[in-house]
Amino acid sequence: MPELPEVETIARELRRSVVGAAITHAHVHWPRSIAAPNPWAFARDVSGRQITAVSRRGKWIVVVLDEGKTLLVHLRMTGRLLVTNGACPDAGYVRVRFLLDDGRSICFHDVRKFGRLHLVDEPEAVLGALGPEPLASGFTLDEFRRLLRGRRGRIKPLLLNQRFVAGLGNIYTDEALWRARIHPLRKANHLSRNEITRLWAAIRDVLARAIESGGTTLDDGGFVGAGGDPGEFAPHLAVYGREGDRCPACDAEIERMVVCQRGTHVCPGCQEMR
DNA sequence: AAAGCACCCTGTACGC
DNA sequence: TGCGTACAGGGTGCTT
Repeated sequence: MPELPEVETIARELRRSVVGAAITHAHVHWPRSIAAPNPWAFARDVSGRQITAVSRRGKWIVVVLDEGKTLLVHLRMTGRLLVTNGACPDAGYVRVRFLLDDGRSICFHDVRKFGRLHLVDEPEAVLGALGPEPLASGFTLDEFRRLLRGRRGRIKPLLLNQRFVAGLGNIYTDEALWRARIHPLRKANHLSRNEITRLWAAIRDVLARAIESGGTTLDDGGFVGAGGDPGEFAPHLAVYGREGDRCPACDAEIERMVVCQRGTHVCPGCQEMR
């Protein structure tokens, strides 16, 4: 489940290792992984393009190519982008493979086939609907307060909404709410000024620290970076996947509930519903 | 505006 | 051992 920190980790690794290389060929092994244009045109149009930059927007990896083309990759649940020299590991799960002019490959590896690749001229057509980047300097406390105003829904689904804020997924939403001591079912517009301040700081802090740790790799081994290495943030998770464990802050037993069809982890001691 | 659900997928965990 | 079933989850699209 790559979220903002995992996608950022991959983008940084790609930036360091493949900017300047050219894509000589693309093999599409699972056509439905290609969202646009059609798989045949995708393979044709991406071939011969040089990689000029790699960045991230929300959970999207943005690969800027020459001649005005941009490759957008969303990893969804199980997607990986692996830079390899020679054969791709677990080749049976490689849905798209890009051959580079230096002999290496970028393998799009995706067990559950939910990930999608777009080759576009106008990335904003895809990325434009995303909410603000939570780590950008423009995402101030005032801005967060303004965004919450008038939102009458519950806070967890709102944080998961990519149009509200870009990049939060199930793991970091649960962690941020725990750090801010806010129950996931609280109404967004009923949060106090102090709670909003805590939540804003918690979101930015947990994301920044997870990036420093190279992301979260759970016991299932889902996430790995472009070099195949797992992230180191899992030991720092306080509630996510820790049902039955003790809260690091108050020693209460972590509970699991379901909110908007998502497994949700809360400390009953720290996160009261009120 | 918000909430609920089906869908897309497959590995894993479970009950029998 | 082996089968069937439930479950996990990000995002989209539809309905209520």
